[in-house]
Amino acid sequence: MRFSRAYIPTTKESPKDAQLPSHIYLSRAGFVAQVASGLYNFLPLGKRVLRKIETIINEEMTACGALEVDLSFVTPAELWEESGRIEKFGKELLRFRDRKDNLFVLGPTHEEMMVSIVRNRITSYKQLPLNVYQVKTKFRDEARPRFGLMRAREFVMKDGYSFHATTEDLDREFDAMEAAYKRILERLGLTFRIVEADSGAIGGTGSKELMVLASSGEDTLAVCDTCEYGANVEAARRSPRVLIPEAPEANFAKFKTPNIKSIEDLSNFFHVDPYYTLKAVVLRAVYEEGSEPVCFFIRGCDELQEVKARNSVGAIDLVDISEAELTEIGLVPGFIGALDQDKIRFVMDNDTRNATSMICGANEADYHFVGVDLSVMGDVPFADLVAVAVGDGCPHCEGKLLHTKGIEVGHIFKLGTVYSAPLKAEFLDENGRSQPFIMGTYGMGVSRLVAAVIEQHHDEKGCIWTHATAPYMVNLMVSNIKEEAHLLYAEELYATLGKNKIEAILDDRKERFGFKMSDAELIGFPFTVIIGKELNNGHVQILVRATAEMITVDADKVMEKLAELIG
RNA sequence: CGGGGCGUAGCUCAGUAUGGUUAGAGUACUUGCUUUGGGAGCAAGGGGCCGGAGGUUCGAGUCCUCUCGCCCCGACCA
Repeated sequence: MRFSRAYIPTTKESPKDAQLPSHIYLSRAGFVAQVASGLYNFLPLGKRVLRKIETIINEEMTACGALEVDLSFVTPAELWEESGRIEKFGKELLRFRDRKDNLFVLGPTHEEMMVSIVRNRITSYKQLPLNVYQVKTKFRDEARPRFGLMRAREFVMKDGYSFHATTEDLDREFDAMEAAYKRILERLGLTFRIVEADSGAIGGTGSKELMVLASSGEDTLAVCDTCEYGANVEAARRSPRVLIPEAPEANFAKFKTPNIKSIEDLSNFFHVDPYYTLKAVVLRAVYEEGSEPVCFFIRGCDELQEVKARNSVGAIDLVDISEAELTEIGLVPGFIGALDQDKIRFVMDNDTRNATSMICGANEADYHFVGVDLSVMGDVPFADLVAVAVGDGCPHCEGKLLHTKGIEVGHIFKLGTVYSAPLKAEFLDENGRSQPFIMGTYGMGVSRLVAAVIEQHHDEKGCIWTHATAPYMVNLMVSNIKEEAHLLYAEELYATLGKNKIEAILDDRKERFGFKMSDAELIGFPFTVIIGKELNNGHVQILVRATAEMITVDADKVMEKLAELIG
């Protein structure tokens, strides 16, 4: 490509709306342009990057035996009514009617459509397993699109679906997909973690997220400093505590604790570690129909993890509750305890099971119990309710957990029969019995990956593309095109690169050195060959974008050097 | 969906509190000359329904009402 004939509208100023590096640099360097809220046009450079990522995904999927398909973007609303998701998705589904007044939606994901293409066509266990996928535009009418390509309404996603006769076979495919996704991200040159995730309302037996590590990530991850363990904080686990503070010595007793309400006050009052106090967090659990207050009991040293708490009671949402409401149901704020608790539904954290030497509220103003042995509680509901904290032990090894930020670029699920059962997508098993397909689903955000690469790889000058994602590997920058010998040299090198299948762009624009250099750095080509005054001494220079290293090379050894650098 | 902010040249923004010449700057663009290793200099140009619709007024970018769009914080995000 000749830069003079390309369409790469770079700008010195950032669009005023851009906040994130990826948004700023992808806009400034002419990869994308915003159309409306959450809608972006991909310009020539952006399209090249998108295609490179797609190609890698296609190669890895093909290697796994997955089959590419292309489903209609516009989908009949009936399918969504059948699966029951038309209500669940709510306003995120963009709906419209055709000229015959039939209702359609723009596909936000394609479980229903994928099931529909297999349903009644795959009818025997002998035809299974099957893994089909597509790389396609999706549309979700998000309440609040933001962060440029990171959270757009229209975006490109690879979505794959597998169909199995047995859960064992699903497990095998799930592992194969995890491995394939790992290879894709490795090839793209990204630093990432595969983490355990909350499978949320969709249920299923397993769900993992692929997180590209970047400080601007929207998700918080707990990762082990020693092993591979990582989990979204919504689902993170920790090993049992090893350093247990010394237990206070006290026999069971009711103790006057005037106006001592917070864990901090309580801990100071009795001079005990908060580990031995019982924290009560009351929230209103909201269900499909109705709501109720629920109390979550955890150790005073821990924090409640809302997603875990929500899952423990099967609620859609947890909302704050006022002290007045607590009083109304007969609770005493600041002195709520678990013993003889009959005013409210409650759940105990796993870590309080059989806990001894505890201090907890006496359900009476200005009184706490000390020396409580929670094993007397008997048969009460327990669940994992707490947020793992920095420094907690890894559940798999001796390491410590750290927090880091990640961008979710992929999510793989074991769906089971969540869609196949309601959609009546069934096959006959070996015994001639009709069974719903056992399904897995595997998503990867392709356009989000474009942004993720830049979030992880940029500096104050602009983009730094990895080798696999760069729109062009090499930029041949002619410092002054009026120097005919220089231009001629560049043309020859450009032709040689073409013969060697190295993608190059020839910056033959009638611009000054500084202007072209700034563009090269902003766009972020991995290598820029500077053809200028050094050529008079028989040299050119190669700027390595990632390291800012400037390498001087003999003019006739450039190909060898580039080949070595590209690797 | 709650709260806040912003819409003026392709882009980034002044100008709006207190209404009053022909609506400005920087940048980008066109032409010419000079310059040519870090976003050049000089000169001359083109470019605006001041988001839209109503209204108040002799007069509205500026005041009032309505509306549309965009951004930020939060809720939401299989």
